[in-house]
Amino acid sequence: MSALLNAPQREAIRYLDGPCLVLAGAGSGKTRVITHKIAHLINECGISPNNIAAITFTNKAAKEMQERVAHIMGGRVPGGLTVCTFHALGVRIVRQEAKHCGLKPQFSILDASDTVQIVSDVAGDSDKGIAKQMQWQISSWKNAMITPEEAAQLADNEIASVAARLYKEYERTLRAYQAVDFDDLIALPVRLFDEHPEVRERWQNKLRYLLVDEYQDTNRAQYRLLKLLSGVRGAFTAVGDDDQAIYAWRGADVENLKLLQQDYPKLKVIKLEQNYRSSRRILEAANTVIANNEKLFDKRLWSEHGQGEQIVVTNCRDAEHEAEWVATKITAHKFEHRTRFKDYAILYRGNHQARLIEQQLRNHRIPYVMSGGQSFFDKAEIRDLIAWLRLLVNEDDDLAFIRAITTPRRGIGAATIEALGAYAGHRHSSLFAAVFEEGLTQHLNAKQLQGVQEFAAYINRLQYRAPREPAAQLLEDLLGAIRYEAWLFEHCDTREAESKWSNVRDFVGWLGRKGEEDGKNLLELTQTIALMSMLDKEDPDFDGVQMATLHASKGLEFPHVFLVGVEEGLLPHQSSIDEDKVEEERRLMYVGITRAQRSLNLTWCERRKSGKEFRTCEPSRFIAEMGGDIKMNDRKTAQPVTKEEGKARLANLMAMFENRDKA
DNA sequence: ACCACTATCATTTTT
DNA sequence: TGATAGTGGT
Repeated sequence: MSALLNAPQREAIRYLDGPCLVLAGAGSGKTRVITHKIAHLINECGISPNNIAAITFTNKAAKEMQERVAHIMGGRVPGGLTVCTFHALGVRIVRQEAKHCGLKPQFSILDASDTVQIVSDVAGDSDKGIAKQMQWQISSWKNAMITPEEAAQLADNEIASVAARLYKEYERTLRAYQAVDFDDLIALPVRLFDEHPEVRERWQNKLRYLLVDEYQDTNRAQYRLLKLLSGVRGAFTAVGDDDQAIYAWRGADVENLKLLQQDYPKLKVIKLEQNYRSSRRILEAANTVIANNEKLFDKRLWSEHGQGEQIVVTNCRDAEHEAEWVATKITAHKFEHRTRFKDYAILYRGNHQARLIEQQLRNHRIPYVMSGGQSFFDKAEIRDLIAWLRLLVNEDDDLAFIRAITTPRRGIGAATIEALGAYAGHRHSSLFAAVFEEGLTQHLNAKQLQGVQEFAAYINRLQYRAPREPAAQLLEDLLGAIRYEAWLFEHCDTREAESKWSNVRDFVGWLGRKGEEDGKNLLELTQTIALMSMLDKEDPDFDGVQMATLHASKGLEFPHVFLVGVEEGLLPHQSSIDEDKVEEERRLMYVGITRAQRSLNLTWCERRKSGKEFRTCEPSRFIAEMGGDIKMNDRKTAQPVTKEEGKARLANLMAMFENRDKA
């Protein structure tokens, strides 16, 4: 085992005398360190798996971690070991300590669209853009652990104080629904541990050693949760790379790295600088680019690999040509090098850039897969069913109630729900509970009343069965009872209905498997679903070029990488330039470069359509920052259309070479 | 006045 | 691709 590890990796694994920060450069084997450290703790130190938790940010990372732990631990994840996301850990804590959080254990977990919906309801404003903005603001407050009261105090303008009032209402609504949002899954445990030392100690005792992946992505609330969980012992290993911090806009705070040093003066910092991924030329370019950033910790990647191919920068006339060039190049390169399509990745700054590339790949008959994509659980038909499950588990969940009672339509419309809602508001009860109140007869007509009561009675019957039957069985019966398939085919055209129904079948199958494999009951399944974004059905056998945004590419690697749209205004994005946020853009560039193992191709466009006009573009400053060992590939076939354009192009080119020489 | 359809235009996204 | 703004028809 130790032969597979280099000296700093071994040191990071064996160091147990206190808090440990592993600065793991791109491709330096950080997952290897975490997984081997888990094995070390269990095998060599006799620590029970029950007392170890490895925390990641994404489900995908958690899954990969589990697989790799299983791999080195003889094929199985040791029983009792926790390997999950921050939020999954949050769910576990809140569920177990529900009463301390003012919730019942069957609380609902709201997704992004639910929360926007609530904000919009609370604001009494149907403008979705406004609601989104407000929700964003509320979420950042919660991530920074700022209460509604504090937000109101801090508000220094009209808009902020309106938002603070909304925030308060929003929180009240969530509690009334017995619901939490994603941010609560971190914030509630933090508050809980702050206010209940005895509960905190219980959890500190349970999770005696913590390992945190992608530490640079933690926000304030997550930092406090870690600190509270690890206590004064500081028994944790945080693994991260400040050079790959690209989520500041979402609340991640690299300051947390500094804070770690402040809060734990005895913090052991270990750097992993040997890269196992890329050729030396690629690493050199990455190092040179990132050296332009103000550094928190100095780090320089090196590799035992060879020089490798030269990095190629190609200028294209416009985005169409760029896409076409990439497609052509991939075809030729694949033919020459007898590679597979899946050895290639095309990376870009913004999603909209993908469109033209997709088109060209199709033209060239190149198969591809796009990362990102819509979430399976976000599809309308799946959300319909989830609403039913949520309502079954938590009858106070009014959002689920409304969605379930209106799908399929059963003659209950806006008017009925409004009347019911008014009455429930008056009685301070949930919609579901209001149905059973005597006084409701005054507010609904006979037909409305009958519909509502029938619905509630059916929910009651299902609730009775829920603890006794598997979730999939329940859902199966439910589908029959509400005649969901028939409803789909009545409301959509056949193609659409078929695809929706097939999704429903997939969902039922998934629920059945999950229920059996993990032995989860309906409550746990429902709460798990809320935290799942994608049903990873990506099959590894498919041979396609990988397309991804730079953000989505973090953590991946490819033999051959094409990075497109490397222009001023796009790769350092214009708004980032305006707001003085170029360093984060540079880290994005760094992430892009370091995805490549063997070859790296950059392209930029001399003009790009913005509106109906073409805008002249300059190559990104990051190209000049990569140093001189780069091949400039002037694309001769790109003929300028006018003299002015020709001149502009030449000037750009010269400026580019000048910049390069300076650097 | 309202609704539906079309044209236009992009930061980055997980839980 | 997907959201939104603007236009045209009822």
